[in-house]
Amino acid sequence: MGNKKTTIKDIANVLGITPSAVSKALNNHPRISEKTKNAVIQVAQNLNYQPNHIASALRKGKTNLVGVIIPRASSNFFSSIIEKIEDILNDKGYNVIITQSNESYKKECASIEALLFTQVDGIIASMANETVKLDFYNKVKKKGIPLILFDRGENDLNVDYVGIDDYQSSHMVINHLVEQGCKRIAHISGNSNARIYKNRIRGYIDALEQHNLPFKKELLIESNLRQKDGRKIMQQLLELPERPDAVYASGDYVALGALEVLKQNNIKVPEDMALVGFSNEPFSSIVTPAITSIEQHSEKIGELAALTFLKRVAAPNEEVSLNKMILTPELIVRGSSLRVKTD
Amino acid sequence: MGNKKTTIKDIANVLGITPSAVSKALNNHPRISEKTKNAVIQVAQNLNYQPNHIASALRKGKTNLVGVIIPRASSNFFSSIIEKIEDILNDKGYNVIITQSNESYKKECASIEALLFTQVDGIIASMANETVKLDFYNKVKKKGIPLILFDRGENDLNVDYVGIDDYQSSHMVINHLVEQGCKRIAHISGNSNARIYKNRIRGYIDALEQHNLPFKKELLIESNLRQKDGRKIMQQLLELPERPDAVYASGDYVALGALEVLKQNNIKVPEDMALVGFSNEPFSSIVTPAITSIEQHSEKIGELAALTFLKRVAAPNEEVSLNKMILTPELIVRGSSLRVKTD
DNA sequence: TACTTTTGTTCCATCGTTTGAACAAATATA
DNA sequence: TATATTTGTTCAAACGATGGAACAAAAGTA
Repeated sequence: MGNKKTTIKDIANVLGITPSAVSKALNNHPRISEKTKNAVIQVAQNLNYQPNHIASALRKGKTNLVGVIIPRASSNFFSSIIEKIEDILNDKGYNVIITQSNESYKKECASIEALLFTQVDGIIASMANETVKLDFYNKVKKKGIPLILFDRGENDLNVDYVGIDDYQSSHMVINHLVEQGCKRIAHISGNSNARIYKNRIRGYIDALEQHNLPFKKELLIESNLRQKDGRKIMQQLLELPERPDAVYASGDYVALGALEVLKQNNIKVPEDMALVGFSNEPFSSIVTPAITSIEQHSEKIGELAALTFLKRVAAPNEEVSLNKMILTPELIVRGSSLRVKTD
Repeated sequence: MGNKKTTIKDIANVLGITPSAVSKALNNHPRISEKTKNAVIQVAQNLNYQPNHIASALRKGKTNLVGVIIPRASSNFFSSIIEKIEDILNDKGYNVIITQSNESYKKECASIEALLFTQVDGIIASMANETVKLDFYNKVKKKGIPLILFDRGENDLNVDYVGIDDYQSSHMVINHLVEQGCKRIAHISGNSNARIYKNRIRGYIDALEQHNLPFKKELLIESNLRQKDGRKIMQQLLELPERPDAVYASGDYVALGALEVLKQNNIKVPEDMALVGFSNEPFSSIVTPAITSIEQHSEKIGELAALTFLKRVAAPNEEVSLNKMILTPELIVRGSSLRVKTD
């Protein structure tokens, strides 16, 4: 068999018309007759024609590729956001390139570089914990392609953003813990350079104040939020002269690590130590005790991010109004923090 | 500022040479003098030249994009494979497009379609549980681009494959359970159409025979391996007139579901019912009791898959020798199956 | 009938890079 | 010195699809 790929030209030859006419027929150009259009479609099918997307991208200056950068795919939060983004964008003829930064600034830069190299039509990203310098993201902005951040964003970048109200999240958690009778609430935070963790810290401190609880510096600990960080930090907390009676962790994995140490030390959860995580990862409901957590409505975040991208490509020149979309989170109360049995 | 992108032509104009010379200089063509090469690189830098990857892809018929299809990113097994694949391929100048099938045949077909449309240089995939028809994968083969399968593959496809020895895995599990004194061992399998589950079933049956244990049809149950499937099936197993005293599940999630039901029913694990999972997901070590599982060496799988791809693109015409790479798995014994305390 | 408008198509340049062939100049070989 | 080889570059044709301008034919209008 002639193993060459069929091109628009082959179709043209069969029908005795020009490639240009074929192209127009396939793109449903108004000036092409129905008769020709049908004939072209027929022949295209017969020859098993597959449009060369690369050629079209070169000519049109548009690849129909969208890059998505996430810190880790293994987190359910991110993977479900991606799923939603894919859903929506695939429908509109876009393909999604997913890359992971693994929370590393260096890897993130490499990802951006790679995506720009691939000439994606836009980037939807959540920043690595490590990332402080915004140079690479500014590079994206300078390229003039849409850049949408979610969850982990920076105000300074001045781009569209979708996320939850982190300040309020902390209030929800602290209010709940206080209701449960907790008085010395520790907070395991992420990198305080990142906006979201900064906001959660602010919320934590303000909420404590509202409840007339003192803020103790030694109960606020910054970390990388991995499971092993949780183990280490909980160890530390247990060694304090005055132990906390509750821990509000800014992630479920770090909370899980903390829980392990608590169990090892036979500390009763929630009676002796209440525990709250963040993100509502599936495992938080299956460990014992199940971990109270914050649900961030990831599908909604994914949806909004995708729709915002589409809006931007549709109207690239509406420079002014940035979209900052802030969703309201939800506290999912479970065994790890439920001291007061209400029945 | 003149917001046009710099092209090879601009560089040529500055230096008074032809675009062709510039292209060759940038590609380190041996016939271009060092002097010209340096000059070109210099000017390219000054003008902030970014090569147009699309144009080059069109001309060369190569996108330097590799598609990876996995059932779910949320499984640690798959996400760590991807991480490794990315590592290796990025190094070689490839970018990786990740897509999820969500275990759905339809979504998998759509993914393949999308990847072919994007004109990836190759596809590395693990099949969805649902997938039985191989038509779309055959389409990939017909395109002539490398196709490498891992974990979930099919012999009929006749392509490179990386995975573990599933037959042996079952032996390891059964041997271990028998050592622990189990006599009625149930097996929760995945879709028996898939090669890997078929092999595990074979291994299960043969191993039972080796130990002179009878194979009971009602103790072999096929499922989708989700957590909820585990709950349902364990419920069923408990209702049998003769309960099993051990369950070997072909996945950690399904094992977890089973464990939940066991705990609810106050059945002692491992004393009354031993439990073994598969894949060694991180959570298997953190639940109580920790679940015995099979470690599949995911990084190694990812590495081999990536290297095989590279080998194929390097020598596309070595038609004959397919690579079927079968790794030896490892049984990680934990509390859920450890009855005999050895100290 | 003469002229305008509409319709359907062809023509041709273009997107930016690559590559084999061609060619002149420089260098090596006999 | 004549001839062969090497070196450095230009030439020109791709890769496949696109879209505006041009153009002929058909249809509509006066």
